[in-house]
Amino acid sequence: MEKPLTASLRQYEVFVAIAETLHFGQAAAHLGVAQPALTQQLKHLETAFDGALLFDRNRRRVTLTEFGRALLPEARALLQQARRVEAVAEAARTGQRGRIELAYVGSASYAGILGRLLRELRAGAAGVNLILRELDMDLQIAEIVAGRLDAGFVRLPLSGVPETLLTRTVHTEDILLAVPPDHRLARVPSVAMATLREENFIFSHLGPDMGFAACAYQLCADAGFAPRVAHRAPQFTAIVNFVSAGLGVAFVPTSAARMKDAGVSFLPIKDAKVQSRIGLAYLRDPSNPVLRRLLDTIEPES
Amino acid sequence: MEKPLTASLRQYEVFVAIAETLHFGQAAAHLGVAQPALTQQLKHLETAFDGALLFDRNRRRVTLTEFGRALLPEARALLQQARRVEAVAEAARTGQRGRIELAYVGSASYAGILGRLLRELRAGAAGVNLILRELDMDLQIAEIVAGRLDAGFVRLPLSGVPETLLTRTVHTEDILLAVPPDHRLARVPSVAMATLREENFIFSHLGPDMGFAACAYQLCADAGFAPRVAHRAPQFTAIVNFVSAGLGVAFVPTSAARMKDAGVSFLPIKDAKVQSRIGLAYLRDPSNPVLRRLLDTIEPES
DNA sequence: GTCCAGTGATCTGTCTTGCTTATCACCCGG
DNA sequence: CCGGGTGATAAGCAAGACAGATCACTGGAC
Repeated sequence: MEKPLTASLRQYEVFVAIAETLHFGQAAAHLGVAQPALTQQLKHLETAFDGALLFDRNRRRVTLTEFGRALLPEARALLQQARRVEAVAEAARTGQRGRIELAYVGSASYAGILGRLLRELRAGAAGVNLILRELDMDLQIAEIVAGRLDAGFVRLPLSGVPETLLTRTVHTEDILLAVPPDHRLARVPSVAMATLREENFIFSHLGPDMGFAACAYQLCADAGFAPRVAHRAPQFTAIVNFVSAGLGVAFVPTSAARMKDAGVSFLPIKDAKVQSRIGLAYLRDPSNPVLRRLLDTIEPES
Repeated sequence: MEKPLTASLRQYEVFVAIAETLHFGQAAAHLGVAQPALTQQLKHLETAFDGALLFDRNRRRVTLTEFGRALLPEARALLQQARRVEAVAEAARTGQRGRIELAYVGSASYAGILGRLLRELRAGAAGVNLILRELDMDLQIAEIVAGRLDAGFVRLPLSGVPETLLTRTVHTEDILLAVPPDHRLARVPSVAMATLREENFIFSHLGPDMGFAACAYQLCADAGFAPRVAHRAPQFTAIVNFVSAGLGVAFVPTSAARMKDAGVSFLPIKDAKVQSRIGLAYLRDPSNPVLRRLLDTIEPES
């Protein structure tokens, strides 16, 4: 057990104020209190130091003693640190400083949204310690619910998640149809959903009610058919590879169309009524101020 | 006017104690208070930060919030600085830290006493800022009385100085007689005062009642004669030079006999009853703790 | 489910602290 | 010698800190 501290911040504050003006009355005005308070506080401080005087008070002139002179820089440093703590507290409270742990699904990294958002997050908040990692959607949800992850970027929608898990859309993009080089649609400028009824589709592994797959199924449902799923693959890179190999066609988000892979064509869909949305998933009433600040930089939607 | 500090050291102390144990009861025991006090103080601290919580208290487990985690290192630094201030205060109070301004007469530097005393002063007190300069005795006294000098090494005795000026002997040495090479006494091993009645003497500038000159006059008076002063010189180096030139003989302290100058002989005086003393002169009840500490290292004499 | 041990929050009364106002004591310049 | 300026002192009051007792909630044992 360390020995208890014997003097208070207030006492050092008084000491430094008097040392700066060498005048009790002016120092009192500066601190916004009456003069007797200073006499008392200073006396308390001196008592804390075994009665060693900090000032020579000659009734007419106040001067620092050698003891006071030795103490002054340390006392100043203490006050400065005290102010610093409060400044840091303010920054931490408003999320301009602190730590946040985020994750993102692989396909979110194509969209360029990550860089933009995180740049915004750090704008004027250099003290933010950001831990970012790629993680699949289902694992993200588990980590967030368990409190081990602050938030994650996922493909919406979610389903079967606790009510306390909220999402907010941060990016929306069109869905394209990826077709192999030798496919009958490879050269057309765009395609209508109705013409795809008989195609073999490559879908992601995720179930039909979550993420990008849910949008893809919705597209087909809107067109009045259920897609024939010929293959499944975990990521869009794999899906596009499969398409390139001629195993079928696939829906992909616009951002995934950057991979001009072995002659795969990416066709706009004329009558698509749904888009793919990337959202940030997080627990309701987040306590992490950095996360709150991040949410504030996003328009409050969904 | 800086904005006032909103939180006290005590509150940070409580915060850090709880953060270290993550247990209110144990932290309270550690601080030597009852548990409710911690709840209160912590709440006050949180209120000071706009109500932002520092801990999640789940009744069963106490964990730092992200806000608390961000604040903890700064709060620790603050407490460390507070402890440092008190340590510095203790060191300054006991004279192990601080500033002291000393002076010495030229002849004190021969005696080697300066180095020894000041080495003792700095032993275990590396924080002492020592300002040292050579200064004539009369100027030293003026500076000390005016409060511009803490203390000075002079040749005793003093006279005609304020009662508040005290001295303490730090070194005592025999007085020798310096004689020119071609003097009738140049070859004798020692000399008796009675044989010097008719000599021409070289004395220092200072009056007959202060410093080394007072001792020299006393020697002669003890032998029953008043010295015939042929010349005066300000320092012992000059006096020995005069002796070397054959202008007369002179009394010098042993330490000044180091200058084996052009064949001057330094003879012990058989029946000398006085010695020359170097003393530290200072104002009574010194407020400078470093000076007090210096005085403590000297046996309280004179 | 029921109970129990553990733990933080709350309540209350007491003592301490910090501040204010009023006044005193002292120094110094005219 | 007197008056302005300044720090110290005194008294009173409001706020704060703390102890002790108690409450309220959690989570594990069975």
